[in-house]
Amino acid sequence: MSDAPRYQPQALESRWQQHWESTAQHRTPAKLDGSCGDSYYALSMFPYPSGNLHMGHVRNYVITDVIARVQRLRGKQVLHPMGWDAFGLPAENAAIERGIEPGIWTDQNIASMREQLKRLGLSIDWDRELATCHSDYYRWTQWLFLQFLDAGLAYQRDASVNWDPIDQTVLANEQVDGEGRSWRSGALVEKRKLRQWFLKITAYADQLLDDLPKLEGWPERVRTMQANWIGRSTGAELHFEVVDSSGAGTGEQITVFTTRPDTIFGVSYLVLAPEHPRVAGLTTAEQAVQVQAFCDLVSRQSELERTADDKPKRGVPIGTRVRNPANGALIPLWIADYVLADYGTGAVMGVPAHDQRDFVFARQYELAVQQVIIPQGSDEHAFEGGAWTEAGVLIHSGCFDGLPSGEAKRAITEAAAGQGWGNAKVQFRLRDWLISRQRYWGCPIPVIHCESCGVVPVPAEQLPVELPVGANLEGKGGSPLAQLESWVNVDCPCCGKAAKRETDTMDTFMCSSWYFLRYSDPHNTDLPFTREAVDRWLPVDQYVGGIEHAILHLLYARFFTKVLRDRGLLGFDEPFIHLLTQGMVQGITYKNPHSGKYIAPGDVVDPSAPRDPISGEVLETFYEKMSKSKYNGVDPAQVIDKYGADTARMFILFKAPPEKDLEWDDADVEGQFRFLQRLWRLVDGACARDLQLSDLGRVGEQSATQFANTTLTASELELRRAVHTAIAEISEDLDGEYQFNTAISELMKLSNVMAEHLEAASAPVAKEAFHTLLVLLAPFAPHLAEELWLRLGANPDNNCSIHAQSWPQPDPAALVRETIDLVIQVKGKMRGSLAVPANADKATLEQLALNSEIAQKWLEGKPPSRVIVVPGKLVNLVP
RNA sequence: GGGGGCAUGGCGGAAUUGGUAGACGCAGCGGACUUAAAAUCCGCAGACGGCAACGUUGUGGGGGUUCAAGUCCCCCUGCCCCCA
Repeated sequence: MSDAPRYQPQALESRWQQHWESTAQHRTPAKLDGSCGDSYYALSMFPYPSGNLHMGHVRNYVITDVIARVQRLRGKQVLHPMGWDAFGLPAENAAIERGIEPGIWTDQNIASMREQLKRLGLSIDWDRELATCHSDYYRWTQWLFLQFLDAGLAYQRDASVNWDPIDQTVLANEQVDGEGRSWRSGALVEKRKLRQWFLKITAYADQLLDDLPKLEGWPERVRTMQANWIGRSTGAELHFEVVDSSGAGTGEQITVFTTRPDTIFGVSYLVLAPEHPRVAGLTTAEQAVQVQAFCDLVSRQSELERTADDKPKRGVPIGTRVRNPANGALIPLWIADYVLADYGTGAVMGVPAHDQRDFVFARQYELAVQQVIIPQGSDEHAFEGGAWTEAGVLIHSGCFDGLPSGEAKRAITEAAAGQGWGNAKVQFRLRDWLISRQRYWGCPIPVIHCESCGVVPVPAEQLPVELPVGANLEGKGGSPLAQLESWVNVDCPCCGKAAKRETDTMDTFMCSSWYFLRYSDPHNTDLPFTREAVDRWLPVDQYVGGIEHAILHLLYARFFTKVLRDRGLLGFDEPFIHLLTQGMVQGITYKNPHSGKYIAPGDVVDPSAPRDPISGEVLETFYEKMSKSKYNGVDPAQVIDKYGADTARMFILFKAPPEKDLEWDDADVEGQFRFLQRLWRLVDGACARDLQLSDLGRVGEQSATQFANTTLTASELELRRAVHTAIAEISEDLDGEYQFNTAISELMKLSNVMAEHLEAASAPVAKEAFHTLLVLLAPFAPHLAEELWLRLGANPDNNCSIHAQSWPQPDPAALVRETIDLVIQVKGKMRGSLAVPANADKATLEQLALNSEIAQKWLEGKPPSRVIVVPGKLVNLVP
């Protein structure tokens, strides 16, 4: 064995990481010399600093890093930042459970995760790091909140919260278990009304929906999910007059929203949500007890239980009747669990013949079913299968009879508007964004409540409203901030009288709705960012993160962007041009199907026939998202310790396409490590030949002329073809749709051809091959590429780093073949192939094919009835 | 129930967007090197039949369009996601 150094990634990687850091290699370029087209913003969704880096993070950041590195090699000035989504419950829980100050706990976690991240060799500009819990960041979150307030887009109203009656505190939804009990006290959680802050996202619902088609760089399904979430439906509001027991109008009205005004003549009852404010007033004395009991019952149900299709619908009549404005019929007023108070008007009209839920409800309570729409071209619809919910033609609808339902919607809405009993209405499923949280570890809402001045914004120059230290974080007795009198009591900025601070903090989605803007100007102490800085770097060219943020985070970030655009703070409509949603990282999971217990892979003796180590029962084996409780997690640090970051990066990118789930497999990791070792040995061989890269110019620009007048051997031609094929294929794999897995397989192919042909190659051809291989490898395995680059004689100073090279261009001349394999098909089946000149024309190919032995054999001497020639590919002979 | 997606060897996954199915890798088998093992290198490998040349068959199932279908159309089955 030679005494050449072995591939030892650990020492090599930390050496290069230090070198890159000391030479500030990943610093964002300060000024653009050229046009804005030269800048590129690559962004990962920032993590919550839990303290532990998991494989899902690794996959996310490695993908973004490769994209950033490729763009740098392509000559772009790249912004690739990182930060921390640092407010949130876990820090507060740590305080409750272990008495650690949330800020200290969070900063410790950030420090440890930052170190773990750095071991991955990510080309992040750490100078732009931010944490949402630091006051130099949340100061601007507060400033932006005041922008919303000023724009009339922030307001307060009553809304229900989860209240723990034992601990006397508000709970977040995730602190309430499936049975509606507090995670800590175990008490049954109650709904309680509190005055809370909302952002008026519904004011932008149309824009958020209408701009979705512009987002061509987003996965279709994310756009669909957002569209469904916004849920625009066009219909009408219709007013029904309340009548007294004698049937006389009381002047009072109930307004319903419906997408089917064409079915107004089929309304046989009206339903209010149990929470509808008029329920109490309209309930008759006889029904009062029953109605109250029903409301109590419903208040304990979740929304899902109430609205799921397969759950029974329940309701009670409240005794009062209303008049159908279209035909004057008197119909009963009900309350039912399937109607929600905060959608539409909280009241719907019951049309059993043409709505499935109404149909089920009517059958159950023996309410009238009046058909008013019939299928086109038929007479009556039989109601055995349920309601007829499709379009059709109107019957029993007075002067509207015979109209198709589409036209009838318009006509009836117009009639309603003309006669004062309704109007056209666009309704959204999207509701305003409740941003108030009655918690400590969040961004304080910067307003002051004054008895004489009302809600007073904290003046901008007094920001930030800092979180006080020393709050009571025992998780009891209400909001921690509200209990701190010294913090709560302030002078009103307006009148100077005694006033009180708002004690709610913001939903953490507020903090993450603008962090990507702050990275463009992270140290600004006068503004959240300058218009110049955001417009230079944004919108984000490529955003990478998990599909779990497909709706809320991405919708809120889009909402912020549009509001800030309207405030003149930035100059674009959408924050993220391209979005890549990466799949989960799954670990091998063993489960005992009888006991339901998960078994750690370490306890499974024979993975090919896994058995329970105690009972000996045969185990189920499958891949599932890594989690502690399933013992199927793989710690990134351990993988890096064993194989190095480059192997981990290569494995993650090669194992599956980025948007698909990835099954972690130790054997495959080993395989990647072997590939990198092969590359190392390949360079060893070149070092033995004393190949020096230092005098080789840029591949592509010079190689074409360099090799044009030289006679190359067949082996050299093949090697050059492999080199330039790899350039072409990998360039394509990294363009638009990111196919890292096939890009890496092309690297493997190239290295296989190199291993075969390098020995016989002249120095210039060999150098070109190495130069190309290493530059193409650099984004994926940055440490190894840099090391091999150095070993092959590149100057080690900063400008000569492999990461400062240019992405190679394929040389078309190198791709040219003299002969190609022409496939001969007979009646569409491949019957053989023929070596033919690559430039042969159609007629020649046809002749060559007809004369071939293959044709003789399969056509048995008869001339084909038809011949299809695809030049460069095949000839199909049809007998 | 509505909308969307997916289905390819033992496994992960490739396939100019209609043109040689199974690239690349993992696992497997055979060989070389070694006292031996590991590592490494070379070779084989969808299934079926055959000593072999070769043939048949084959991309969840069924039908269709086409000279040619993993790819396009229709129906069915199974799994996943979102919305109800």
